[in-house]
Amino acid sequence: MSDPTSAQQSVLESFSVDRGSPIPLWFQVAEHLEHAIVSHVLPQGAYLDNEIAMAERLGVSRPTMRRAMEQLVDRGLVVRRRGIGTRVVQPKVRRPLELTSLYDDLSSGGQAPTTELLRCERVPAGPEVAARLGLDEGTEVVHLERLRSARGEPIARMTNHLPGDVVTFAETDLVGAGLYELLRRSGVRLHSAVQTLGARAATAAEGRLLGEPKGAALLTMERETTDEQGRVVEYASHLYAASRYSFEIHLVT
Amino acid sequence: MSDPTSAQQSVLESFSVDRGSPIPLWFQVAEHLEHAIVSHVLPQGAYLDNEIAMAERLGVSRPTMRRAMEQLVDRGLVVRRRGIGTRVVQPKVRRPLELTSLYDDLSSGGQAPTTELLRCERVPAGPEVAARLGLDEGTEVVHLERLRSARGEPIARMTNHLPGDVVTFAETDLVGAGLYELLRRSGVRLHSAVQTLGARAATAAEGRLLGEPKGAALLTMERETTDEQGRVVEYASHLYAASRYSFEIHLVT
DNA sequence: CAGTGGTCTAGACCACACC
DNA sequence: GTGTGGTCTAGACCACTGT
Repeated sequence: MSDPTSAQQSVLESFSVDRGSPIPLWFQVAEHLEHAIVSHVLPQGAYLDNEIAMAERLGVSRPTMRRAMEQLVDRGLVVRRRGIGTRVVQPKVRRPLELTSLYDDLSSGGQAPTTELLRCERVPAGPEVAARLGLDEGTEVVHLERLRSARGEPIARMTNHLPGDVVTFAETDLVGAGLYELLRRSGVRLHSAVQTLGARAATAAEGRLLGEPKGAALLTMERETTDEQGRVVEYASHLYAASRYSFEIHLVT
Repeated sequence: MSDPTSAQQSVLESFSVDRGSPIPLWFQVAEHLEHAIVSHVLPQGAYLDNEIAMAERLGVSRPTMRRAMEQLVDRGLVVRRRGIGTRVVQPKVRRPLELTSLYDDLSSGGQAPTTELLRCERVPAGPEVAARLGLDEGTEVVHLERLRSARGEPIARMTNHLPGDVVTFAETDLVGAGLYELLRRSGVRLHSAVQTLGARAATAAEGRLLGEPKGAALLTMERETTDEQGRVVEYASHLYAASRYSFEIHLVT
């Protein structure tokens, strides 16, 4: 039962779609196959049956089966080649570095980060902020500064500017949830973002705040976030203690 | 002729698909609409006709038209909402998140990069490199070190390790092209990568090489690149002069 | 050659948003 | 209601791969 062929048959035969569910059939199929792949029931390099056979076995049409396969291709879980077939590509698991990312801290340590609100006020936009947000100078904006910590140690100083009229949430909410979650709740539909990652030395004040010596290397991140109407709804300028934080980025193709 | 409705009509009526071409119909349609959007013929916020009408006007079936629209959604150029319609979202930036090399970034930015090969030799893998590449310790690997400059100033020291058997190109090629381009030419089909971005202070030697004082903030990037067979084909550990280089990352939704 | 994925068609029904 | 996009079907032909 450990060879790819029989493993695949059991994967498909012990499953059937739920036509009463509001979840699309193609999504049900894709999710089931994804579970089979990430749980190694379908091993690295295994060939799947052709899509017509799979569609028949699951009782769906070929286009529906194709839609599911396209989902797996997009997620990077299979590779398809015309005339050859469909092959499983096991996603790589990341070996931890000396520097662990905040994501790792959260998932392995299970410790929620804490946020301290340093500043939250409505001010007229200066030239830099106005240009970033695409507003006229002097327009009212919300200026946030927060200090984020994990395991009792400071990780990042986060500075955000938002147009005054998009912020409808209570300011105290910021301690308990992420900014993006609050924007979504306010009805803002996020569309895209541009982030710039750099590095520079810490000033004395920044060092004190982040628990680093003056001149220590800091990671910097600037971000402009745009909503579906094409309006810039956030300009962020963050500072990370590089000795305790790094960014992990996953790319496909 | 400058209101959205008539602009769209002229966009569609002055175009017809080429059924003799090997290029898929849905791709021809998507490309045509994309050009109309990025050239602002279809302005920000304009509503497109419904997909049935557009399909008729172009003489394709609705599924084919849908495939084209899905492409535009994936590229972030339109937003669709059931019961409402399809709306144009002018992209703020045009570069999708992709697997690029520093060489490609710089040359597309018009800053003719130069590369100096500091080191290129076949050596047995040490413990760290062997673990990263998923090889046994002592397996032969290629060890590269290059110094990349733009406009006559050093930008990055790039250190790469590759399994000895994937490197089929001439070592001198590395001066004229990016490593990824050479891998592709060698028949390696890249699949995905994990990158970790951090920062640290420069040692004296690193500072001399990159034209920075000792202790200056440097950007670090480590990357493991995987091919379609799931093999790690590259482990990179790069060092960037943060005063002259930063990473730009584009995210959609 | 036979088998694979890639493309395309012409219908159909549904869920949702607005009037 | 009416109109929109979202899903699904049952076929068809083609291009590519390996034998």
